Amino acid sequence: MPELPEVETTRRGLQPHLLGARIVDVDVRQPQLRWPVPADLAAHLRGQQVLALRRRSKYLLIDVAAGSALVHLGMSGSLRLDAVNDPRRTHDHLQLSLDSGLLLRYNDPRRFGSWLWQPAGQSHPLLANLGPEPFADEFDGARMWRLSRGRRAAVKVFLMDAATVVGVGNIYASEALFRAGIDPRRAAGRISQARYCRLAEVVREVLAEAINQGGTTLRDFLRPEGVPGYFAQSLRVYDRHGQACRQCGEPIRRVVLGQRASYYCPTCQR
DNA sequence: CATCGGACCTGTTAGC
DNA sequence: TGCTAACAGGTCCGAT
Repeated sequence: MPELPEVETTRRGLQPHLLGARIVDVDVRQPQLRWPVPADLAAHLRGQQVLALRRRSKYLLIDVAAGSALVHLGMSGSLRLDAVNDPRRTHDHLQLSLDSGLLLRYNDPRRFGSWLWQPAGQSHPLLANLGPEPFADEFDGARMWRLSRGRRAAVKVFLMDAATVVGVGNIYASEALFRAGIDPRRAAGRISQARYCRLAEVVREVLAEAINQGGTTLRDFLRPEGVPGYFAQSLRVYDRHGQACRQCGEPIRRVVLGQRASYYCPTCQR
């Protein structure tokens, strides 16, 4: 479900409620997530004050003095703020009770997400080899061009590789390639530096617009306050198989690349 | 190295 | 209407 805009939207929604709050209790009801929830996670968090809520790639980091809870939402995860008396729902696997009386609940039907512990001053192995953030200076067309030389994989697969840039998942990869006018099937190594510069630009553009709209709600993404994101109405190709291209009217096509559905306009993208 | 397929799960939808 | 298969916003890991 969540790509960078949805995770960032979640972070922004939670921040005012979490910052400075004390975690009075931690309840792990289902520790079997993508990786088992560490047995000592609750002990690390209980009684601690939240010092910051950060995002790196699609991970949320809940900082306390001794380290951070690393939260990944996987495909179907979400975080929700509840009042103490709100009943638990199906697939609520973990909750933090805050001294404000609010509950931070983690819900994840498919359990592809994770809650891990990262001691202060250390970088968790899962974060160690990530590429640059899309809004960092380090991410630009020259970097993509350099990294892609000799690569025969489809440019969409290359764009979704976290070593290229983090945060660009299946929706925004299709959307960015449409905006850049690049055919997603094209070999990454056969694209010019100029086109990669344009691609870097539109990656930032589409992510920024999506964040401003509160993310994309296709089926079930809800912000922590319980409201959907509105970027779905701005999607130009994703999930629009057979529908007219908003730019030229040609039917949008669907093709599978790297085992993921990909959408593109055969005339606008070359 | 780069690339590919499988794995982890449950829920919803498309198609017969 | 009902059953089944395909598919879903992620991404790691091992085999080739």
